[in-house]
Amino acid sequence: MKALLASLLESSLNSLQKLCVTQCYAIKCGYIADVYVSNRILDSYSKFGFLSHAHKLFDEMCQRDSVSWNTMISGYTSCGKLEDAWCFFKGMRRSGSNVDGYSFSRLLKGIAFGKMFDFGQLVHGLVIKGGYECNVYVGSSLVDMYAKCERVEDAYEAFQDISEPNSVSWNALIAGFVQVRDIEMAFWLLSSMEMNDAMIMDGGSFAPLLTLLDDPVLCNLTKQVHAKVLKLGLEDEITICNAMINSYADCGLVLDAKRVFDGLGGLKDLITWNSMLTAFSKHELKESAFELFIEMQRSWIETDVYTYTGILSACSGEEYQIFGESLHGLVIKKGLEQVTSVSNALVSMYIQFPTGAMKGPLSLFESLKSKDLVSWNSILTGLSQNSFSEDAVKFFSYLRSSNIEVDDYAFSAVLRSCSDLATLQLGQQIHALAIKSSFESNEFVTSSLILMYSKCGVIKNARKCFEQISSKHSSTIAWNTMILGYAQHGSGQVSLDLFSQMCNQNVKLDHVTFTAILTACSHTGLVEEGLEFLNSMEPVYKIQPRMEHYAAAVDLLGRAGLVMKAKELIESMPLNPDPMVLKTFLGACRACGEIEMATQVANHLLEIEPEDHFTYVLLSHMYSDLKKWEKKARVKKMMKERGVKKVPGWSWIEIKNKVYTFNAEDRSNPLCQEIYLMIEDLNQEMQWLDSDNWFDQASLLGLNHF
DNA sequence: CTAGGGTTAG
Repeated sequence: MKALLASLLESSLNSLQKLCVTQCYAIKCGYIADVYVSNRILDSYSKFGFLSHAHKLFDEMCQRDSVSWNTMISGYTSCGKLEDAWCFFKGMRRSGSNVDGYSFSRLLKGIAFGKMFDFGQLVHGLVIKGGYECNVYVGSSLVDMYAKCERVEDAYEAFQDISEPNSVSWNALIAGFVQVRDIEMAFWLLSSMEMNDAMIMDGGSFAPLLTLLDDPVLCNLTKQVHAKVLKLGLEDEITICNAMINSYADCGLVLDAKRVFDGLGGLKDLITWNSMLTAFSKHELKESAFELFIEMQRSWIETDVYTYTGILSACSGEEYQIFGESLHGLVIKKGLEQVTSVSNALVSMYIQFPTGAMKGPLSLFESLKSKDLVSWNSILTGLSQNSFSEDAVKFFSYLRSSNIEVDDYAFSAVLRSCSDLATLQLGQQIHALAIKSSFESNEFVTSSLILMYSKCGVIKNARKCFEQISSKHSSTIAWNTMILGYAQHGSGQVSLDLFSQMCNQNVKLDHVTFTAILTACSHTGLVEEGLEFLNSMEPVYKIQPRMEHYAAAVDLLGRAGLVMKAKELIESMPLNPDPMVLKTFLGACRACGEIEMATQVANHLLEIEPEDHFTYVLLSHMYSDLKKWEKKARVKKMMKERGVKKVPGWSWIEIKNKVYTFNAEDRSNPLCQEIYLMIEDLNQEMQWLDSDNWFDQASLLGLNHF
């Protein structure tokens, strides 16, 4: 009989047909009355998710034992239908079949998956009533359930109730503390487990723990765990290796990640490949990511949604646009375009291409049937990043009016648009909303708030937001934004003070910190200090200077009139100066009246960036200053021939919910006479200030640090 | 027929 069933189950028919045939055969031969036979068919139905068939068979069975009931409970919990599972659980008790350890562990697994803490407590009560709390299977399920609900104390109590906990119980408990990011407790449990000779440690003990080691400051810990893993001979445990690849990558040690990857040889599974792929993508090692992706194709490694989200996130920047588009084709071919995560990855890829229009991303987004929070936020971020600021604000209010969840990402993005719009009232309204939704202390939201208030000229409020951050030692971006805010307000000394506080409090510095601090020096004329910062970046702070740092330093020297020093700096740069550096230098040449050098640099710039209006406009102004009208006319003509247009600068001010825009010499406003009179008054006042010495100026402006 | 563990997009 067993042989018959086995051969039927192995037939070449697809599984549902196979099971139906098996069932018919069993009925025909009268085997169906055998509980063992029925249970086996029942189990197959529920394993493949054919629950209506299972249910029907269950109803038709003339005899049911606890295995039959438990099978039904498993079937329903494993597809998330907890209510149905619960009905069977209750039915089981009513029918006189005793619920047992199997029933509880299955039910609890479903509860853990759904993180239904209250339900879990109720079942825990029943477990105690039935006397199962010391059963290692039930107990471990309880630990897991509380762990998944992030109730680690309850998990710990449940763990202590188990009479003889095994490694699964330990692992479930460790995973619980990992889930709430309690590194210390997780490590303490791991070492307690290690001291317990009866416990065999495996992937389940180490892999979850490694997911916590995701920051460069923890890289030594990662290495130590790696050493321990080798010592225990667990280097072939695939889950550990996969987690290790991710840890090393998140700690910034991609090469170590690659070493683990290579060390696996033929033991690699799909998660291994995906993890390595994502590691390369995260570190902008696009070529390596593509090589790996192609190797996967060549070696006939199956690909899945993770593979595509991984490789799609490697496609940033102009030169990868063509690859990104090809991958989009592949995604369509594989039928993955409607998978939310893949579509989200496509959207975020498209929004950062230099041709950054929102048309493509928006149509992708609109055709996506199941949108999640990331989908909405990606579009919002896209609008914000591509300077569609008004649309970003509109989109944000649409989200709110449609009752779509608005989270910290959304707040951060829309506040950035408020900064770009420099509309204080709107920014304040959104600030109020952020407070109401308790996102105001989030690092990213706070930074956007600081930026918004700085841009709107209310540096005091920016400072207030900054002061309210709970864990200042870990929020580099908030410090950077605050330093930059003061720098742009001309309070360079405050920026420098913040910088030393940052160092004293061991806040992590990054390349943006130095851009901010160099800007501060340049806006305050602190030449020596600025150069000192630039020169110490690499040797002292271990941060490689980037193009923007050199640009800032050139600006610093240019503003101080040290154009030759700026030239020397550019010549000594280890990188080839990019257009930004050259444009800054050009500005410095003009300001210092270095016509020859300006002309040279300008000619070079006109060659490499003929479409940018900056160089033409600057040359034109310079020739005006020098009254060289012919040369000015030549520049204007060149612009016209090449179709380059000057982008006029606009200013705007928000008064009582209305935004007034104007540009230079604008007389279109009906109140323009009054406005110009006021400007004259202000000018006079400024001249009066100018006649005093600068100490008095500083004190009038409230800059007491001078 | 029971329990734990590794990869994704903003």
